[in-house]
Amino acid sequence: MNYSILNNQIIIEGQKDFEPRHILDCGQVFRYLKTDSGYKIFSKNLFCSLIYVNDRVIINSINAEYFVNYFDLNRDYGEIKKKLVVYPGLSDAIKFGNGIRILNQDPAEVIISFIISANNNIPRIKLIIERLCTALGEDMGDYHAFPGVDALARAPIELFKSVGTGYRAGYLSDTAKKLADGFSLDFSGLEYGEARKKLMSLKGVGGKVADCILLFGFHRTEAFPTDVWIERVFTELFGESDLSGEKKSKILSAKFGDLSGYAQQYLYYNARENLIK
DNA sequence: CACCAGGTCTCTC
DNA sequence: GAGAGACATGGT
Repeated sequence: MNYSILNNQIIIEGQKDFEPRHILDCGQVFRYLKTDSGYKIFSKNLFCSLIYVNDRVIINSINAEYFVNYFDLNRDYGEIKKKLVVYPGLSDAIKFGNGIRILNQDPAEVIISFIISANNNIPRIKLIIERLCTALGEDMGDYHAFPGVDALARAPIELFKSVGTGYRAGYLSDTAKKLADGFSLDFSGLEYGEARKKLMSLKGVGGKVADCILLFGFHRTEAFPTDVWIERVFTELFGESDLSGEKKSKILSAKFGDLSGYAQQYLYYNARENLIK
């Protein structure tokens, strides 16, 4: 990725591997707002504003280094796309979602957010997370930070219910307490399957949510999050539909190896935006 | 009033 | 292990 930094301002040249709209709308992140000239994007206790200037994208924040990593700018997505384009169905999906990147988000924020995402729809997920930040996150002036695990752990279950999490309130409270109590998120020495199993010991974290956490919070690209949309794509690609989601996930992860997460984002985004029903 | 939403949990066999 | 139901909430 061709970028430069000047006074905490990240300047990105050319958008063929960096398309903010696709990066943000492809389902990996919930805390962002469209503005007149671009976006405001919130992560942990920070935010950045992103604007288009001619054929450049300019990202302003108080911590450029954080957002260079957040936007995964030091990775060559041209190479990734070259490897993926040979698979059936990927060519169209890449064409449609060109410029997607896998963000490097805060692990705890991803865990809480994707527990909320289960059996829920995207607008409502965004709303609930926003209310959770307002209720428990540090007041940063004109926005609220994502709540730390300690604040989440101290909050009563009623608080989670009051922001609209419904029956997930207990899962969130329980998981927050485990995280605050030192549940290790250092998966660096663990194989994908082991890390996945550990995450699934958290309440509200099944196979699909664990894969989202590994992919979006730890950049473990062996993960192939398999939701209803990917299941539909699976049927289109393989003509097979009576396998369990867990089985399909395993097949896809094996097929794409450490390109799974990238393939999944292109396929998911394309399916959700273009597949009818 | 049903049905659905980036599924998971629990209880069965 | 695999298969049914339940599950809060809000929109269509």
